[in-house]
Amino acid sequence: MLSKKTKYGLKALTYLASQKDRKPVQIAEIAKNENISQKFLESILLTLRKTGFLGSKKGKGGGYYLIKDPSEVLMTDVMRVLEGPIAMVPCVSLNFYEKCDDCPDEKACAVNKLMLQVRDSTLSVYRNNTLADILV
Amino acid sequence: MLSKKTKYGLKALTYLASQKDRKPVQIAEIAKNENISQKFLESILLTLRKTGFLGSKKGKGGGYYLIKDPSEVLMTDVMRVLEGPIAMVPCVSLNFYEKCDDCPDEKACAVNKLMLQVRDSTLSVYRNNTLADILV
DNA sequence: GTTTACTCTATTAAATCTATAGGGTAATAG
DNA sequence: CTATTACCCTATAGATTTAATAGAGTAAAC
Repeated sequence: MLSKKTKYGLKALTYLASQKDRKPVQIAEIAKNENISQKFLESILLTLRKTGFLGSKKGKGGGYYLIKDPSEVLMTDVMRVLEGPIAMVPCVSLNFYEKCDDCPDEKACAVNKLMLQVRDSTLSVYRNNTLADILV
Repeated sequence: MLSKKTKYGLKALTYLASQKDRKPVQIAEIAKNENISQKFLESILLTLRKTGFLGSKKGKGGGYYLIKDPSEVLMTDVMRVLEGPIAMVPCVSLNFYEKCDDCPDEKACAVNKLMLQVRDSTLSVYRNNTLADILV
C-alpha cells in the first residue's frame, strides 16, 4: 500500500509543477487545494527540500518551489525518497539491499525469484515517468 | 513491503510443490525447513486451505498438500489471497476498488495515473508466473 | 481408545503510519 | 527597525497493522 506521505508528496509536487511560473507557493495553499493536513504536509515538503527536489523562501511571499524542470524529475528518485525501497523484499533491493536471515540461499529462493521480476517491472515504470509525464 | 505472511505462504507453497508426491506434509516439517514460526505458519496454511489452494488430512500421517498442479496455480491468485490488493492505491484496484475521499477526480489525479501503470506492470508479472515457474 | 496433527479463538507485543501541538527562527515589506 | 509572515524543527500521541503466542478443541488414523 502506498503511504499517505508518498501520496501527498506526489500531489504537492504535481501542484507545484503545474504552476505557470516558479514563484514560491505557500504550504497552506497546497494543503487546501489538495485536501492535505497542513502540518503533515509541512514535514513532507521539508523532506523534499532536504533531498533536493524543492527550494524554499522564507518570510512574506515565501513558500516552496520546484528546483528542477518537471521533465527532469524522475519518479524513481521521488519514490525512493518518499516511499523508501522500491523492492518488496530487501534481498532484491538495489539501493537498500539486505540479506534475509531466514533464507540460506537467495539463488534458491522462490520469493526472491518472483520479487526480482516485480522489482524490475516496477522500476521500469518509474524510470519511464518524470514529474512532467504524470501531470494531467 | 511484502508481509511475512505472504513470504511464508509462498515458501510453504513452493515447499509443497517441490515434493515428489502429493502425500500430506506436516506443518512442523515445513516450519522447520523454512525457518518459520510453527503457530504463525499454521494460520497461513489454514487460509490457503480455505481459499482452495491446499487440502489437509487430519490424524496420524496427516498434513497439508497441494490440490492443483503447480503449473495451474497463478501468482495473481496467490498474491491476492495472501497479500491483498495488488494495486498500491484502492482507486486503481481491479478487485478491491475504492474511491479516494480526498480526490475529486480520478481522471485528473497524477497519483492515479502513475499507480495505474505500476499496477499493470506488476499484474503482468503475476499473470506470467505460476507456482511451477518460481520453483528453483 | 489413544495418539497425532489439524482447527479455531483470543490475546499480546511490536512496529509503523498518520497526525497534531507548539515553539523557534529567518527573511521580507514597509 | 520592527512587525509579520511563513518556513523549520522536535516531540509526542493515537490509530492501525503486523507478527507472534497461547491454549483449548476436534477429527481421523492406527
